[in-house]
Amino acid sequence: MSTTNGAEASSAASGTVQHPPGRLRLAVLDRDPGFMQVLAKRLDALGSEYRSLPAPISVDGLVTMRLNAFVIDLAILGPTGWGYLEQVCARLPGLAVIVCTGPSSVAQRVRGLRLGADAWITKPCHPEELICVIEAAVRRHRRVEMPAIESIQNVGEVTIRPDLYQAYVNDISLELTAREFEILKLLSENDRVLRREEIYERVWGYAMAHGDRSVDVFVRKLRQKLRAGSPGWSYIHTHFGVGYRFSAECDDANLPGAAEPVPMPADQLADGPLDPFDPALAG
Amino acid sequence: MSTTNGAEASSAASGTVQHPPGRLRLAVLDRDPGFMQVLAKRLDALGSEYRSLPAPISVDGLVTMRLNAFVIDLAILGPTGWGYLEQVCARLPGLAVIVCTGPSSVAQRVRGLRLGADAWITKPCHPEELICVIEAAVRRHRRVEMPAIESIQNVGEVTIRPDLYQAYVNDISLELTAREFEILKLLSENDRVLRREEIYERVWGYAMAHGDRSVDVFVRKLRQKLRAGSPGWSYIHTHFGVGYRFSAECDDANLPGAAEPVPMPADQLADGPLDPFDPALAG
DNA sequence: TTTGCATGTGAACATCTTGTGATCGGGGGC
DNA sequence: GCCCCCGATCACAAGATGTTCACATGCAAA
Repeated sequence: MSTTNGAEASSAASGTVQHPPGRLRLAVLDRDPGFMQVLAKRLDALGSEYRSLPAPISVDGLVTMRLNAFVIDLAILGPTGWGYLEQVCARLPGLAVIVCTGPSSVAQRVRGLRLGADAWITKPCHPEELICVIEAAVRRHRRVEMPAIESIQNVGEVTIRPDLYQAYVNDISLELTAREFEILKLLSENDRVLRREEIYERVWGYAMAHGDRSVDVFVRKLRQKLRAGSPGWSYIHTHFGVGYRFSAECDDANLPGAAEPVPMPADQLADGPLDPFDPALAG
Repeated sequence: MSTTNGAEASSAASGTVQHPPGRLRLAVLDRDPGFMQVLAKRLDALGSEYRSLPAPISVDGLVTMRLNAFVIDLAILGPTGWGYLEQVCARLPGLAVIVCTGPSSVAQRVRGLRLGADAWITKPCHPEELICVIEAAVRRHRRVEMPAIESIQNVGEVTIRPDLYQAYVNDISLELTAREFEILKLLSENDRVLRREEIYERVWGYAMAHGDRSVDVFVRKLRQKLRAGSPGWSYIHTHFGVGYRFSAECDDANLPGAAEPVPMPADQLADGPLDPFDPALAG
C-alpha cells in the first residue's frame, strides 16, 4: 500500500478524531412528539447523544450537561422565552443554540439572533435540514473547543494526555510515537473489544488491507513501553480471533486498586453503532 | 480595500481584532441591484467594510481579501457553484460563508450546509435578517479569537509584547518579523502541542497546502533568534509526527528558575467520557 | 494429541519528517 | 523608481518512524 503518505495519514487521523460528527451532544427543548420522534431517528442513525427536554431546564442545569448544541422551541416558553434565550447564550457562549419554532415575524427572528442564537429554523422543517444547521453551528465551535474537550485520562498507573500527544507514568514520559499514542488513546476510550479492522480504520483513516499486521506490531510496541513504565500491570488484552481490549489490570489481584473489571460481552461486538448512550434518558 | 500589511494580516488571522467588535469585512457575490442597494445601506449604517462582487472571484483572490464573511448567491454560478462553495469553505475554514439565494429544495440546502456553508437564507429576505445571520455566523468565529488577551507575557527569559509586535530578552529586541512574532505568540499562548495545520491556519488565515513547509522554516528562524538572545534555553519543542509545543526550558536543569516542566494543568477537566447527561437535571 | 490458524516477536528495510541553508521574487519603504 | 527585507520554495541530509518478513509460540477444534 503505497498510497499512504504521512501528511495524508496524519490529517486523516486527526480528521477521524474530530470529524466524526457522531459525537454530538445535544438537547432539544420541544413538546411536539412527532417532531421529536423523527428527529430522534435521524440522530440515532448519526450516533449522536441527545436528550429531549419536555420542560425548560435551568441554565445551571444546561451547564452541567456539557452540550455541543441546544435546540429550542420558543413557543414552549411563551414571553419568558426571550429572557431564557438570552441567559443561555450569555452563560454558554460556546454552545450552539438553534431556535426551531413555528411561524414568526422578521422582527422576532432578528431579536432571537441578536440575543445570541446561532440559527433560526421555522417549523415545520425537514429534520435533515435541521440537523445540517445544527452541525454547521457546532462545526466552528468544535474546531476550537475540541482540544479543550479532550480530557486527560488516568488508567491504572498511566496518564494519557491528548494535549501533549503522550502518555506518562509518574510524570515520566513513555516516549510513545504519534501513532502509538493514537492507538493507545483509541483503545483507552473504548471499554470494549475493538477489532483490528476497526482500530486500523480509525487510526489510519482508511480500510485495513487483508493480512496487514500493523496493528499487532503496534500493540506489541505499546505493551513493551507500558510494561517498561508500569511493570506489574497489564493494559492491552488480546481476545483471540477478535481483537484487543484496553483495561488496566494489576497482575497481583490481591493488591489494592486491582483493576477495573469489565463485563465483557465479547460476543456483542457488533461494531457499527458503538456503546449506546444510556437509552433510559432518550425520549 | 487596502492591501495587506503585516499588522493587518495578523489581526485578521489571529483575530487580534483591533477593529472594534462589530466591524465586519464582507464581500457579497450577487447581481441583484436592488438587493445590493438595500443591503449596502444597512451595512453602511453599521460601518462595515463590504464589497460587492458581480462575478465570481478566485479562491486565492478571496484569501487576499481577508474577509470575515462572504455572502454568495449560488444562482450566479450555476452548477459550478457547488464546487466553488466547497473550495471556498475548505480553503478558508475561518470564513463565515452565507448562501443567500432564490427558492431551493431541502436537498440543495442540505448539500450547501454540508459543504461547509454556515447558513442558508432564501431570497427574498429582509436585509435586517440577513445581516443578523451574518453577524451570528461571524460572532462564533470571533468569540473564539476574542479571549486571546493581549497581555504581555514573560516566559523563560523572553518577554512577548503584543502591543509592540515584538519579543525581548532583557529589553533587547529579538528583531522578529511580523510573521515570526505571530507564530511565537500563538505557540506561547497554548500549553499544548499544536499541529502544523493548526498553526498555519491560525496565522495565515487559511488552510495549509499539502506539503507546505513554511511553518517549519519559521520555527527554525524563531529558534535561531531565540537561541541568539537567550542561549541556554529551549523554547520550541518538536513533537515528531504531530507538531510543535512551546515551553521555556532551561538546558541546565540545575539552574534556578529552571523551567515549566509540563506541569499537570490544574484545570484538570473532569475527565472521562462518563456521565453522559445527568438525569438529575431534568425538570 | 494433532493440525491449522491466529498472534507475539525481532529485525531488516523503506518511507516519511524534520532541520537546514540557499535562492527567488514581490512589495513596501525610501 | 530603486533597493532591501521578508516570505515562499526547493533541495539535501540525518533521523525517526512505519511496514513487512520470517519464525516462534499459543489457542482451538477435530
